[in-house]
Amino acid sequence: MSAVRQRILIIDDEPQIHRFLGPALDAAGYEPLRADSGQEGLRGIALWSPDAVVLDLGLPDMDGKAVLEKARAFYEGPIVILSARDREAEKIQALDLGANDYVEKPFGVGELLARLRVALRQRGQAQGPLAPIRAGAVEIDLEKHLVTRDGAVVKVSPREYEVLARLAQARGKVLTHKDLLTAVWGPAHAQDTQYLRVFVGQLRQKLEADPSTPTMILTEPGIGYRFIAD
Amino acid sequence: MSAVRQRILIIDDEPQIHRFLGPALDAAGYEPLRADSGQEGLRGIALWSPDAVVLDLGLPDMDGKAVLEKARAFYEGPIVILSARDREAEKIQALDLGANDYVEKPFGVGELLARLRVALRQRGQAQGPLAPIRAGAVEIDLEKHLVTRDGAVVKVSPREYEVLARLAQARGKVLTHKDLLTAVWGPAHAQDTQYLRVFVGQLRQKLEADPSTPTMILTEPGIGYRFIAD
DNA sequence: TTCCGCCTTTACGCTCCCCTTACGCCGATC
DNA sequence: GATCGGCGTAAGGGGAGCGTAAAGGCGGAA
Repeated sequence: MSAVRQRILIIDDEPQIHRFLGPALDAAGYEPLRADSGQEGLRGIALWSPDAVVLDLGLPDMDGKAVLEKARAFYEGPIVILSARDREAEKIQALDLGANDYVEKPFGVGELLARLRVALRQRGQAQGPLAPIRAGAVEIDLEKHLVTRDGAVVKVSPREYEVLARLAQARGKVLTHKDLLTAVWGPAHAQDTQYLRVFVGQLRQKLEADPSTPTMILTEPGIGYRFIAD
Repeated sequence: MSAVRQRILIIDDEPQIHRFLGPALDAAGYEPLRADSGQEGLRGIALWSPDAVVLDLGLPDMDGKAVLEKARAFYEGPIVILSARDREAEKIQALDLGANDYVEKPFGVGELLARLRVALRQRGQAQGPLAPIRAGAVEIDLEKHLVTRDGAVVKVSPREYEVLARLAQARGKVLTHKDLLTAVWGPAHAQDTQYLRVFVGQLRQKLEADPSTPTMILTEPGIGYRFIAD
């Protein structure tokens, strides 16, 4: 059992679905997150980066397929569609837009949970078990959501952690400004590179031995940033 | 279009399923493989290692769930279950035994194909990192966006990297001045060949053993440049 | 309510990257 | 031998992009 429960975001406008699915997920060992509209759902994905998403296609404020498409622009985790519509074309379209599964309403909770397990299982083995990432005296434990330096816990704000975690997970790969911004702030702020300068600067202040000559978070001018692990 | 079509093994005892699904898969660009019993199916998976498996749970010779379980002992690819039984417990059990999806009969071919695409898509992105390009002591890792020489990282500016990456990807083919200029600087600068002379010169300074007699980035007078990899 | 922490936004100095120009070399052509 | 086009090298000016500091706003906690 992991220390932190896997978080599942439910995007649905019907309160009874939340009342019904929330406790079921909780009982199954997940942490349910809630969004009541498409807009809220997209913000939730960007903000919380949940381990999986359950998305109802029949939302009042925007088309469910549009939500799916926008989400896929910056979210790679599993998305399970929930829908009362059982037209085959609808299913095919949703699946080809990047959904991992499609469950028709009315549905059995047991089946939905099983399908979530499948989606999470695939994601799990694709990424492998997440061990703490080390870089010099700094250690980043993604599972415990904890950053330490010389064994001491370093206080990092939520946004700072998000940026650091993305960089660390990329393992030496350059992440472009756009990659980071859409992942952490959402696609609406894909141009605000100044955010990154500020937050990377703060992380360097807290983590680098000499913040003015960084060895851990490197700048790739004109491109983005790169994290160097041991 | 890939040179070799992805192979899908259908395990089902009903001939009409094969008559029906075989041509559909073929038309969708896959190569259908056939097995008419559980035993035959397991042998088929081991023998052909198909890219995905469609497994009917209602087989005459052995229980479908047993086939699934045995298959998972040595096969990691996607397995989509097909079944006339719609009992929820049945679905949950199959999904937890390692199935990637569960489709009830009667089913639409379109939906089955869409679900196969989902399964294959997930598998596809799990593997396949592209190998670095080597040329003597120089290594270009397009994925990590990194250039090394004798193992040490070489500092290349964004424009320099763009030019180098295009040349390296062409793998020995000549790229004309126009090709490179439009790709890196845009069509507006398709005539500014002087840009290339400067940047190719800088790359040679950084990467060639003897910059005055280049062996990696060669000049094709009047045409363009060529990259020689190992 | 007040206080505090975090995020956002603006301002400013600085580095270094890109573009440009100048010049010398080489081979082909006249 | 003179001329010319294509190429390579060197160097400088301008500017885009980066890092840093700091102030204002917002929401949550005390």
